[in-house]
Amino acid sequence: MFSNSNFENCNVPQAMTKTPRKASTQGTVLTEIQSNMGSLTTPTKGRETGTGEPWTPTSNLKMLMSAASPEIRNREKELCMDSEGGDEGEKQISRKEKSLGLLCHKFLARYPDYPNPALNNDISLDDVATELNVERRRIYDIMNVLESLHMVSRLAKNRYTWHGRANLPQTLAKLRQVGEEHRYGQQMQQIRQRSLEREFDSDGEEKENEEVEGGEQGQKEMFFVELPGVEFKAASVNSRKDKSLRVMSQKFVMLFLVSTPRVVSLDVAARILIGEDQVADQDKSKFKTKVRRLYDIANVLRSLKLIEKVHVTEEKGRKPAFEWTGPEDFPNVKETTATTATAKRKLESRTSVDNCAKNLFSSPGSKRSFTRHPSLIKLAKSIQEDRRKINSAPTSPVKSDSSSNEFFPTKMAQLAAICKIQFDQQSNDTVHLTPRAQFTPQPTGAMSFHPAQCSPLIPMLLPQHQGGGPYAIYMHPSSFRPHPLTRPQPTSLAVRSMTFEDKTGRSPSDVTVQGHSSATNKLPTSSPSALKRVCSERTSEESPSEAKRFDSSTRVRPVLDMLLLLLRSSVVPTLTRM
DNA sequence: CCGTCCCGCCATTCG
DNA sequence: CGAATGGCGGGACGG
Repeated sequence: MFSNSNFENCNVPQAMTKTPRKASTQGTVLTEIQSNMGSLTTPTKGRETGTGEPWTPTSNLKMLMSAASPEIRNREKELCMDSEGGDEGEKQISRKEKSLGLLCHKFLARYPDYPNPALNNDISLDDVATELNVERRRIYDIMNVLESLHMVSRLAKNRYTWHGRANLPQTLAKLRQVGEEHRYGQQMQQIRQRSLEREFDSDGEEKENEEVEGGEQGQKEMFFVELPGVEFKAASVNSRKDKSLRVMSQKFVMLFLVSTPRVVSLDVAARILIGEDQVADQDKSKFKTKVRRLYDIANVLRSLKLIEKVHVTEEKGRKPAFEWTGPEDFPNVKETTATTATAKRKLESRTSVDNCAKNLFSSPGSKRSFTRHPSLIKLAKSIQEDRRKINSAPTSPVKSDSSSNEFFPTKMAQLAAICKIQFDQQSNDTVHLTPRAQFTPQPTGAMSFHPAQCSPLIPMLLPQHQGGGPYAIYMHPSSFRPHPLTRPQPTSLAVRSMTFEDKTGRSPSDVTVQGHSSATNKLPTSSPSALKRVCSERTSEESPSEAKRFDSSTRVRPVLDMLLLLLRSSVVPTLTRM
C-alpha cells in the first residue's frame, strides 16, 4: 500500500557515499545529521521553519498518491533493493537514489498540484535543501525547470512561491505558440531529414551545411517566456531572465508541443537547442554538454510526468528519446487575458506567423509559394535533389508523384484495413492514451503550415499487457482511410518503432519494422527519406481526424502480432524483435 | 564500451 | 565583499 516508510528508508543516508569524493564544501555534514534525525522517524516531515507552511492535507494526500503510483513505486523499489538485511556499515547508496529525478519526486511530494492561492505557498530553499538532504546546487536545478514551467516563481533570494500545475495550461499554450513562431517543428524535421539522408549518402559527399536557418528573420535568440500572471515578481531586478537551464527547458518543452508525433530524440533536441546548429561535427563537446543538460531537464520533466523515456529505433539503431505524456489540449493561445504589453506582443508575433503562413501557402498544394522563404527554397531543393537521386528522373519539387505509392504492396493495405477494423471494434474498451492523441492541428501549426516537412507518421502506442513495454508504431494515416477494404488502394505504411523504458524490469520489447528500407533489392523508393516524403505529401491533404481516432486504440497485440508476422513473411525482410 | 548523469569547482550575479 | 546562483564538464556508475 503506502510504501512511505519504504520510500523513506532507502533515502536515509546512513553513511557517506562509498566513493569518498572530496568532502563536501558547504555544511553538508551538519545538515546531514539534522535531517537524518528527522527522516529516520518522520516520513518527509515538513517542519518548514520560518514563514511558509506548505503542509496541507492535500499535500499529504498528494504524497501518498504519488508514492502509490505504479511507476514511482517500481522505480523506488528498484532503488531501494538491497541494504535491507541489517548489514551495517557501508550502506551502498546506489547512484539512482541520488538522481535528480528522485530528488524532484521528493520535492514535488511536498506540494499539492493545485495550491490554494489564498494560502502561503512559500518555498524556502534552505529548508528544502535541508529536508531533502541535498546540496543546494541540486535544488537550483529543479527550481529552474519548474520555474520555466511557471510552477514556481522566485519571490526573492532564497524564496520561491509554489504554483503547482495551476499555470501549466497557459504556460504550455504559450510555449507551443512560441515554439511555432520559431518554427521548431520544421527545424526538427529538417534535422531528422538530413541525418536520414546522410545515412544513405554513404558516399561521404558531405553536403555543405549552409544551414537553412542561417538568416532567419530576427528572433535569433530566445528569452525566457513569461506568463501574464506569473511575471518576474521577484523583488530583485528582473534582469537575467534568460538563463540557460530555464530557457533550455522551455525550448525543450516547445519541441514536444510542436512536433507531431510527440516524440523528441535527444540529439535532435540538442541540435536545435544549440541554436547555431551543428556546424560540422566540430562542436562535439558543446553537443555533449547540451545533452548533459537535457538529461537534467528531462529528469525533472519526467518527475512531473510530462514526458516519458522511450527509444526510437530506426535504421540507424536505437537512440534515446522522450515522449510527451503531459496534457494535450490546453487553451490555444488565448489573447483575452493579458496585459496590454504582452497582449500586443502576442498579437504581433501571432499575426506575423499568420502572415508568413498566408504568404507562403496561400494556395495549398501549389509549389510556387515556396519561392519566398529561403529555408523553403532550400528544402525544396533538397527534396528535389533527393528525388533525383532516388528516382533517377527529376520531377517537380512538390507535386506528389503517385508512382512511389505503387511500391507498397497491397497486402499492406489490407493489413491496415484489418487493423483498422479491429481498432474500431476495440477502441471502446480503450484505456488511457486517449487524451494525448488529441493533438490538434493548429491553424498556423506545422500541419497546414508546412506540409512537406511535418511528420506524417502517426504514433500508435500499443501498451502490452504482459510482455515488455508498450509498442509504438508509426503509421501513416492514409493507411486508415475510411474504407480501405472496399477499395484497397495503394497504401504507404511507414513503420518505425519505439521502445518504452522498461518499467517492469523485463527486457523491453522492441518492434522494429523497418519499412521497405534498403532491405531486399534496392528498390529506388526504398529510401526511408523517400518514404517519409511520400507520406508527407499525402498527409497534407487529408484530415487528421482519423488519426485521432486511432491513436486512442490500444490492446491490439494480436493484431500487431499478425501484422508483424505477415510483414516478416512476405513484405519486409528485416524485422527484429527483442 | 556507452548511455546516464552525479558532483562540485568556480564564474557570475545579487544584496 | 560574502552569499546566492547556476554554467559546466570530468569522470563515476550501471548495463
